[in-house]
Amino acid sequence: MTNKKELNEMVLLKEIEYNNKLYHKGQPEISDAEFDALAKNVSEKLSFENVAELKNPQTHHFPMLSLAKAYTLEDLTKFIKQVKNQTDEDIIEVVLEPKIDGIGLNCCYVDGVFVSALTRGDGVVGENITEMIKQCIPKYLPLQIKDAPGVWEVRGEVFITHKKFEQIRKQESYSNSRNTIAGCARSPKASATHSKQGAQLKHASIVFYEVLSQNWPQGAELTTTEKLAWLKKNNFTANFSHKNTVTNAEELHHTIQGFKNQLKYFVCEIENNSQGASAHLSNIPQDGVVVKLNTANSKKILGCTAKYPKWAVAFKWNEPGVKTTVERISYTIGRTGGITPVAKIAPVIIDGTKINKVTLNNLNYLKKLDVRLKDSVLVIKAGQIIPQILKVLTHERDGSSQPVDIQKSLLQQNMSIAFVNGEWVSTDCEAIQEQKIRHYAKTLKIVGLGPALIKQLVGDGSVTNAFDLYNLTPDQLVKYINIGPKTALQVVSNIQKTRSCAFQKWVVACGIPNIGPQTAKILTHYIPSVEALLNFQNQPPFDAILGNVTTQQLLSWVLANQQLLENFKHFTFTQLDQLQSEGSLYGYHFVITGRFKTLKRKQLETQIEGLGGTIQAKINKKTRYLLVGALAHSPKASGASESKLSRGKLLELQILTEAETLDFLTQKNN
DNA sequence: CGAAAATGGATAGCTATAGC
DNA sequence: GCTATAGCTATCCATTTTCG
Repeated sequence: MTNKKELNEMVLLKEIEYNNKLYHKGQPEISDAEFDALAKNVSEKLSFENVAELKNPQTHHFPMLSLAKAYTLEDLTKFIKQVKNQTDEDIIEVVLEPKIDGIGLNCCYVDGVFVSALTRGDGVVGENITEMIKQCIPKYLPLQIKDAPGVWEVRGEVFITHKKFEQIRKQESYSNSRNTIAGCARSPKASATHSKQGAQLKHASIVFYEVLSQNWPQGAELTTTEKLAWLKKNNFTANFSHKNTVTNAEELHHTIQGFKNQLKYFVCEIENNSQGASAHLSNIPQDGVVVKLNTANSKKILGCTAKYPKWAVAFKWNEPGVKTTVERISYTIGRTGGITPVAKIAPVIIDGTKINKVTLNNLNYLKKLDVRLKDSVLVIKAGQIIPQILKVLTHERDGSSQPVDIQKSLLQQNMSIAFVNGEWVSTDCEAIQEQKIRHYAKTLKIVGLGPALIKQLVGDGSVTNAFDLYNLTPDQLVKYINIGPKTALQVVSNIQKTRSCAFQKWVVACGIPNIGPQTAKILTHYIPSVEALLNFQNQPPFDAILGNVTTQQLLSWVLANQQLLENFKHFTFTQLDQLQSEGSLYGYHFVITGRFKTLKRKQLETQIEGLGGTIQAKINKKTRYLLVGALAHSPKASGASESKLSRGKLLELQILTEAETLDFLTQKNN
């Protein structure tokens, strides 16, 4: 998988290309110095690789998907359950193959004649590396296949054996064999017979595992084992395989373990039939086992998601994650009184950042994960940012280990709690009040009113609800720690400004359960004022619009906050412009990722919404445009989100860089 | 005037609720 | 069953203001 840094650099490249074009047209948008700074951020190596990628893109005839990954028995259980659900089969035929760690290769044949070899690329478009493969490792590549009318694709993995990699490593410093292969195969120099890359590529081998076609001789697709046999018959080196039948996940897990233990004894004919040389499988880089269903019919029924075939899973030997221990479990309180457990772990460094705490989401999650004090755990950074416990290493526990007694644990930390509707909630009014004010300040963007000040204000009783904020004076505020005269004035001024904010935003700021920006938009359409909200109990039933639960929660919130609402009655809230449907972007959905150079994210959102467009937090099928800011947040962390970029690419969204976005908005404004 | 503190913004994933 | 919204979480860094 491409890492985040690389993706970010790819976006930078696009920016550079764009600015380069403008420069040659004589209409540069940025100064030469800025352009140089931009270019400096892209490593030489990457820009080189990307230029190479842009030179020979080619579309696969059948999408080249990646595989869903599994690490545990539980993961396998999910897989088996899905298979059983959809196929109605109790006895499942599976085929196991070593998961070779190299680069995917897709060889295309037309009417039985070899035409091209592509890398996997993003699964839809790969890079044409036909010449490199033909010149450097032709012995693995049959130039003809029999009885194959039309388009056929044969797929395999290009890799270097451990032994050969050690030899190469003596001369050149490559970090691992997979990257070596990827780098050499894509290098434009590889085709020159005497180049360094070409020489190294000659050490590579290929093992094949798949053949695809729409013109099967008997009209029906072959089974997995038949495909492997077909490959052999047509002089491809087929992957080593083992067929078995299983009835449940435990049996599959057992089969996999057996397969793993046996692997070192097996020999694979990697030097192709003509030479007869072979290698122990243990000499081939591999990181797991691929489990495939055997029958073509089952595969057809299960089909594929956008990312993976549902009829296969890659069981990996090594789980990702860094091992550490749980030192303490503490709790935070939300504005609804909800309790979130947090695990304090022995600090570990992942991707260059130090991780101290990991969220456990909620009390049920804590119970289900059954993480205990002193437990060894595997920690990862989800999306390379948010720490997450991937797995508890239960086998490393000693006999004294006990599950966390949630009630006892909460009381030990002096928390006031109550058991409501089957779960523990906080009854700590001050803590909840603090969170409510924080939410209010954050939603209305009251600059200067942050957590530290709020804690003090709530702590000494100066503020018990949102309305109290409006009675604060600068003189009063300077008494608090870290508040000087300047801040005091700003905070008070910023609070007062919100007297005339959009009513819709204010409703969100109130923190009514389940009412966020979207729901508030709908609600305020029917209830456009504080007075209307006060009279809410007299309104026609809202169940159909907001749902039963939300309506009930709204009703009890209104009843519990009569006085607060009375106080706000005389504020002059404004209504958001209702005429957005006339805007030129009406009906289009946008997702923004990364940081923009020329304008704040908020400003960009406002502009798009002003033109009638809709801003979404995450990509879904309504999304039309993905706007990518390339400006890094810091040298270490990049700007754009990897998941958004890859998903955006997969769904074929319009992906616009900052410069393209600005262009686009200018056009739409006219 | 330099150090310290506070704040804001970006990011993914989990769970519950709701709607189709 | 799938998709979306809401409401939580931790960490990083840049920016701004206050402290000493």
